[in-house]
Amino acid sequence: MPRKAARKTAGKMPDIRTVAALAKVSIATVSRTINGSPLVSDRLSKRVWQAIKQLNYFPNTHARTLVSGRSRLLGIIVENITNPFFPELVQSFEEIAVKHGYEILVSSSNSDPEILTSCVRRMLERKVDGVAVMTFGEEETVLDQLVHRNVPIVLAEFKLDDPKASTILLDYSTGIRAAVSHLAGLGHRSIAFLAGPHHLHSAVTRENDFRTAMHNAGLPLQKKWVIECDHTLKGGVAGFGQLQKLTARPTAIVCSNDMIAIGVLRAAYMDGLRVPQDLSVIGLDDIDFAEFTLPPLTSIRLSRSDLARAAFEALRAQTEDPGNPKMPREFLVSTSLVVRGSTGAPSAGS
Amino acid sequence: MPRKAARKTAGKMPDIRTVAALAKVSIATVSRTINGSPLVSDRLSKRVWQAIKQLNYFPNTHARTLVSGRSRLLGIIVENITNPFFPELVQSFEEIAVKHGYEILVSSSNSDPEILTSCVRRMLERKVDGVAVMTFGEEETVLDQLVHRNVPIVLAEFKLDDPKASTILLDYSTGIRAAVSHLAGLGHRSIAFLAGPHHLHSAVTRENDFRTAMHNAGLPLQKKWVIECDHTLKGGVAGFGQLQKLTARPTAIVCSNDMIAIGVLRAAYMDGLRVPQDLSVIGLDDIDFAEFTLPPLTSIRLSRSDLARAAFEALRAQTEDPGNPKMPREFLVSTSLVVRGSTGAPSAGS
DNA sequence: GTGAAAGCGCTAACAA
DNA sequence: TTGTTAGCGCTTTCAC
Repeated sequence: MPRKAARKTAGKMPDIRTVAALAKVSIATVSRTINGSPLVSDRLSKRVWQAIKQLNYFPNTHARTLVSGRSRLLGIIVENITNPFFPELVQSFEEIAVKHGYEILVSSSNSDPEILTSCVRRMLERKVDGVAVMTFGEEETVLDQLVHRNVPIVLAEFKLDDPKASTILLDYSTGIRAAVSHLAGLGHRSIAFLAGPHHLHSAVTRENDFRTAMHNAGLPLQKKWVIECDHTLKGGVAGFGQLQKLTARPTAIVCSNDMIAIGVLRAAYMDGLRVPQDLSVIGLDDIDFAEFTLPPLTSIRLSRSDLARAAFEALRAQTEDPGNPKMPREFLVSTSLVVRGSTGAPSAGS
Repeated sequence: MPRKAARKTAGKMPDIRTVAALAKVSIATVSRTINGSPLVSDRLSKRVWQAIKQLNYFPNTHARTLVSGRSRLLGIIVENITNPFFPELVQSFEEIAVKHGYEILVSSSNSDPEILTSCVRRMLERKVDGVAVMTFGEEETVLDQLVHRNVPIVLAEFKLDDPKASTILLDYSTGIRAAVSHLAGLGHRSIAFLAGPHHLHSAVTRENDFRTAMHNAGLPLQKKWVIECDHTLKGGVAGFGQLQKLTARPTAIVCSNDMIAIGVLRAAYMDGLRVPQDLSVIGLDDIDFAEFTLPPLTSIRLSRSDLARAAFEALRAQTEDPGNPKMPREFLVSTSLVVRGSTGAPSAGS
């Protein structure tokens, strides 16, 4: 009996039967007590809790999941964990989830559809109760698997035509409009935009919102001043490099995210440009780091906690009240401008 | 029959029986096939795999865990996910784990023993096969729970007297010694140290290693030049502030981690000090960001992937070959200096 | 080689 | 109110 022996040496691991025996009740009563069923008398409930304490017992979640069909596990898939935006988002999401008795499974897709597929599959294997796909609009086709398996899902900026899927809409335009008028008010007329990769839905939206904002502000926008780059520090360095090759250069740059903006700050410094005197820079996300760049970065804030909360609520709505057709299927998260030191009036020479 | 009905509407979710039926074999054969048992004939194996593909079936991990006692889940507890060092570590750990068929559960303790306790408990509930405690030497008492439950555990810089526990030793001294001689070579004699909080074992070790390095280099160390601060950007700002209040100021600062160093960079800039002309700064960790600070940060590199790999191997050794007394119980991860732009010769006036 | 059957620890009918 | 019992989906003896 190798198994028995192993368990014997392991010693503890009390199970529901151990508790029942100690409390002198049936295992059903133990189960009811733990799950807060109102049908248990105070007398027995007390005995059970005491036994639980005494044994330092806790239920086996796998057994629970197996019989109840619910794992109290939530998946969250982010694009790239090395962008500080995402850890911050994950942390918020975890906090909320744990507070509600859920555990989370985190994966990053690294913008690779194959990795995304494997993440989804692994989450399905673990029987997650729902998945938040925070990849901001890339390769959502893989998600068919989730939808087919009837798992609640919430996407950032991407609509899936399925009753189990909800969407978080990001209102970038408010923040971007504020950024453009902030710059315009400072006297800038030549503003460039370092866009994110076009395969990202969010990057395209941000770019379009920028174009609209410029248009509405009556500001001309040169074709060459909109450059596609990666949402990374290196992307920012590269994008800035391209801008510098131009003969007509902008006096301000709005970036599709903070990482690009920080890359620009770095590259501008290397080129001997002073920010904000020679060049104003605005990021988007307002990651914690933005406050500590040199100079502190003016940024369009996208609240991680708002986003995390929306994602959790969306999932919970689908999970805990499934089939309710009046469940909200769309959530909105807004943006706003945070002005710091990286923006200022353009110098006379510009 | 509410449950039946629910399953009916859910539609799919083929189980091992479905596969067995389609392949016209017993469920035992399906199980064997999936688990790569050599006792299955090619003929049947082929039939089974085909049925699996056709149904897009995959096993229920909870059922597997319940019967086998192994969850293929690994926990990792970090101190603070907003320090970029940790996401980078987690990512490495996840990569390795997933490659070996494990999933990971992440939690941050935020240096709060209560949170740590709840993390440990939740991980125990999920029946993790092992836990990597990457909090670098704080409040390890809570971990008794893990040890008592006989769960393999690996700690950074903390030894637990238990056969299930292993330790990763960090060799800071190599890197710190290199940092000090780098500065000495540049002509610095007045070097300060912004230490981490003393409740962290790692912070104390780093500080001691610094003292030793200074001593060995024949450099005097003023009492007031060693200041305890948080391992955060704000901590760095505050620590620098204290240093500035002194009449005798150092020409170089070595910091207990990169976050402190980046805070110093920021505060120095605000005070009008130029780095490295007026002040040299060295960090520790070498987070990805270090390359992109202004100026780029000279830092003592602590490889996340080395650390992650050591942690995984330690856990795996305990998990997959338990009871083997010759299993290595200690792992060593080293550090090295990466020189960038934040260090230079002190200016004449200093 | 293959299959039948006994649980893993728990929840939820159903009985009492 | 409480207890008894039938599984949840799988692995793993044990027979064949």
